[in-house]
Amino acid sequence: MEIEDGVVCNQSEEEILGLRRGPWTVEEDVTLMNYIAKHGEGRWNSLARSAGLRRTGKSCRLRWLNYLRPDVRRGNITLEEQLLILELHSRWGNRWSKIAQHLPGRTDNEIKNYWRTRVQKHAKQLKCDVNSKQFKDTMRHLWIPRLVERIQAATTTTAIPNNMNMSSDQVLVPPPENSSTAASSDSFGTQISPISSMTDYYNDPVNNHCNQDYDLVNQIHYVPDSLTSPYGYFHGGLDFQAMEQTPQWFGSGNTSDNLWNVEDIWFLQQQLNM
DNA sequence: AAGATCCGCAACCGCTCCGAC
DNA sequence: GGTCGGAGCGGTTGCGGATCT
Repeated sequence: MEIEDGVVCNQSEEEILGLRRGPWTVEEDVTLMNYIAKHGEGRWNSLARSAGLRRTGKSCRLRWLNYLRPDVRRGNITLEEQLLILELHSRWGNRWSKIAQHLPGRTDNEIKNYWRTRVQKHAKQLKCDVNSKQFKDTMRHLWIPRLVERIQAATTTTAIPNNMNMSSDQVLVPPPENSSTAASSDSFGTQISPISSMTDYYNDPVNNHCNQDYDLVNQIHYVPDSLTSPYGYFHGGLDFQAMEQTPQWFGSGNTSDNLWNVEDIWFLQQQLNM
């Protein structure tokens, strides 16, 4: 409720202007996608008006960037992505858009949500602040190495069929025009996995790189999507059901939750109490 | 079976930055 | 230099589905 010049107003400015809020309808999505396909993106306020959408430019921009854009990835955050997020967050803090730039197809909103719902949950379990040195040390010395272990185990034991097809009910809004961006599955067996070098680095018992500032950001530029994550399979067309049966991608449940077990939490609490 | 609670995520909000005028 | 509008960012909210009691 807003008060203007002593007069109580129950309507927001947007409502007065006849602007809609809340969840987007299919019709609005289609309108926005068609308009952008014809005229391109940008100038969001005028775009919203020209397209006949009763939405703010901000709302259109957000809907496009976080949901409708053809290259938006949907689905669980992979182990590799979790690793990157942890590493990049330890470096840059809550610079979500900057972090998102290093995770192709992921939006800042998605990463932010992941951090808040998963990572902060673990901090809460450990009864420490997510920004505390204790929690950061915990991530660096236990969580990240554990992730690396799991990635390493996954890459050495699994082959994923490359004739996967995406079933329609697993994508909320099928990207209409990006089939041309599909990664070739031919590259799967022919490229060297940077993940293995990454895991070697972390697991190197001689040099103990866990304690050093490992330049993951620079390395990640050389990561072929089709090899290190399901990303390539998304773009090549995939079968989520098949992937769900492949534990290293989606795990047997929540991938991040699985990183912790009772012993870990007990151990950490002992450390934190020291 | 039904209500309560939890959780994930889409969407919104407020603020800052930046370029055009 | 000041103002304005567009764009982008990080924080927050609220809805809906899942899970628990």
